[in-house]
Amino acid sequence: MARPAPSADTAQRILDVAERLVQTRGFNGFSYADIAETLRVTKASLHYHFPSKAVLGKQLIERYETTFLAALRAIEAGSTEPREQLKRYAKIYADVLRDGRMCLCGMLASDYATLPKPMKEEVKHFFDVNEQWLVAVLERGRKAGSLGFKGPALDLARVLVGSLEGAMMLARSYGDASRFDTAAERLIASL
Amino acid sequence: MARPAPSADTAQRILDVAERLVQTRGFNGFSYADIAETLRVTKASLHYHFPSKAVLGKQLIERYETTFLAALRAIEAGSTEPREQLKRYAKIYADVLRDGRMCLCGMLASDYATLPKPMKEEVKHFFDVNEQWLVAVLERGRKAGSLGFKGPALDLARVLVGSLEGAMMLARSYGDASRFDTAAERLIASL
DNA sequence: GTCTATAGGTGGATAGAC
DNA sequence: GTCTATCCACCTATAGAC
Repeated sequence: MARPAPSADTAQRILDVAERLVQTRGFNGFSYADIAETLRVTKASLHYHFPSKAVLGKQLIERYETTFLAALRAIEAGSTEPREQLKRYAKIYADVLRDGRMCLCGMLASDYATLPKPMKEEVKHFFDVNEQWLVAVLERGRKAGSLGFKGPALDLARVLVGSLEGAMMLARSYGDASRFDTAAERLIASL
Repeated sequence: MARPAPSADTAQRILDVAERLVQTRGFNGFSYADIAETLRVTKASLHYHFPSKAVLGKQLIERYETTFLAALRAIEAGSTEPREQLKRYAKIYADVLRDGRMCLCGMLASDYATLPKPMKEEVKHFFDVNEQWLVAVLERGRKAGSLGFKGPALDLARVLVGSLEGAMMLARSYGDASRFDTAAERLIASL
């Protein structure tokens, strides 16, 4: 007790570095050696904390989803207006992109065919949670009359998630984050 | 002349196999060994036709873009109605997805950070061409009054490309191509 | 144009000392 | 919990015979 704030524990720092690597290079585009070099430890040390890359990857998604859910709760706390909530949802993506990253699960969706099965399940769960959150926001907006759209909210939620992920991917290729903003604004303005 | 149809020449068959591998596993998710095994030749033989993976990758995109452009011309020949042309544009993606693949350049956009520079330029060019084609269709539809949208057609074209790519990515993760169809229909119906 | 053989490097992962 | 040392599989790529 009353100790100076401990530096983040090693496992967390490993996850931090691995997360950024997956978000920029994909799951097949980085190695334990990359993490080891950044943290200046040996590969063997990493295997102590995460016995296999599959385990590391799974924990990466679990932590990412937890953080993401916290951001969604923060949105709910910050505004109750559905359209504003959608804008803030899109801003999560925009902030990640401006930090030079892609959505972790967007990257993993691209790598999907090569992922260990446990990671596949976690990736889908992440998107399921996103869809569910968006459905709730969309339904509230429709009932309140502040959002206008036809058909199942779930279909629209899926369009939104896919469109934001895709817009992010293209914006990065062009090195132009404003491409994402323009796309996100259009998508939300159409509701 | 009058010979039996020759089997596709070796370079083309290599490109065929490599194309499918990139479309399913990504550029970092396959190796010369994978191609060699499928075609039952040696890796050394592949290097005779494509000295490096970077060269193979670049030619892959060039051929893909050529094929894609031919499909766009076929759309123009098949219908002059802008909304119908958009539906057929989306159907190109849907057909690729039902063949168990992703868009080649969608996959490469995910791998973007790890690509050799020549491949990066080709990927962007592919998307540029897609945007330009869509802009022309959208502008015609707007002038004819059959499509309704506000703002620059280029912005909308970019939304469409990104959204279709993203929808494709998610649909594959869930192993459900109909997710793509639903998204594409919504996107086009909103115009 | 395809082969065998191999170079030279990196991948994930483990054993065992400290 | 981190290290050294190592394993073995795989990677891209090349030399040179056929």
